[in-house]
Amino acid sequence: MKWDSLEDEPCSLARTVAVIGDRWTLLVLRECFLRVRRFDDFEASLGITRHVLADRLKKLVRFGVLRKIPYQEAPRRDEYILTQRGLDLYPIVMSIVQWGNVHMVDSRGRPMLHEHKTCKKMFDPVMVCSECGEPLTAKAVHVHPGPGARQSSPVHAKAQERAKRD
Amino acid sequence: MKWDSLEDEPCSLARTVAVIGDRWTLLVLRECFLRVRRFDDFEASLGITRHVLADRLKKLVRFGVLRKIPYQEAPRRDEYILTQRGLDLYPIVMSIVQWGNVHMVDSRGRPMLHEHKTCKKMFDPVMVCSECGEPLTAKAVHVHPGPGARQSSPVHAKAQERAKRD
DNA sequence: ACCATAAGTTCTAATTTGGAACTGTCAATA
DNA sequence: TATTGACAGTTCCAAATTAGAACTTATGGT
Repeated sequence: MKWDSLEDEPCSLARTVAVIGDRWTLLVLRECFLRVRRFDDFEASLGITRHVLADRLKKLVRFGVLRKIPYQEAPRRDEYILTQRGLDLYPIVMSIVQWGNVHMVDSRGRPMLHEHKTCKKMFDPVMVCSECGEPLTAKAVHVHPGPGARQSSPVHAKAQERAKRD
Repeated sequence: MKWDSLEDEPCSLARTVAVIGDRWTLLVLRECFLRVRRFDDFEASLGITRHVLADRLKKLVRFGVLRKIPYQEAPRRDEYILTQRGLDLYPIVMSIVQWGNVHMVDSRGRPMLHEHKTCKKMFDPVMVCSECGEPLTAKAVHVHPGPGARQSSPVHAKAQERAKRD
């Protein structure tokens, strides 16, 4: 599989992975949500090579996740700002952080705490069902092909059988 | 930055990214949640090379996300099954799917629909605050250093200033 | 004896990344 | 005037990773 074809796959996960699914991109996005905006600042806080950073920023702009906004002319300098499309990645970032908080902390505890301005409390992110509000678990969810699906492979037919048995 | 040092960073996102932060790993996990379990089935449904697949499965086992369970002896054959640690990745997978559903669908619509067995309705995953239950947005969240933090860099001090201004 | 199944491993070539130096434009300093 | 520094990249080569295909090992079936 070629990586450019990933965004054309009939799978919402694959298409999103085509945009954000590599290590440096996720770390760049972390910095964006921490309000880092400039090329050299990304480099300094991440230790990413300039080569790869330029590539990742270009890709995020191309996918509409970031927008370049000039903050001075002569010489022209731009900041990279999250678009709404980019801000919508927040649940992904937070669910990654949450898993790390639960499964990857060392004895010193969490590196970072989150306060909800709305209710003024320290919180954890929780993923719930839009219909009933209950927290979601993998076992409580059934998948169905949607209108944009193509017919399932033999492998998935086999897996489907397993799903029925369980 | 070396990739092995990523899991030692004082950042829950970086530590999680060390486990799941590459394209093939995320696609392998998608298959796991679709109940694919065997080496050749992963290969067939993903088109991943056997070399990389073996590497990624080994890594996921090492991090406790998957467990090898024998399904026959002589010759011994194992299936890869999600552990609880792995099942806990579900919010990450679903938030990635959800972003794709919103921002990457084509005219044919969603490739896949999700039904909540608990309430029997088709749903979208929503990330909410554990304390007040409101949906989370990036702008409504304030970050604080936690007990496992190290002091912030000049870059982040600058970003912190911006956060106050906004 | 020959073929098939399953889960890898090994090999070489192509691609991507790391690390460092270089470029272009402007402002401030010596 | 010449030099230095800031900023946002680009360019270059070596090192690491991935793609693609063939090979291995153990066993059962015809």
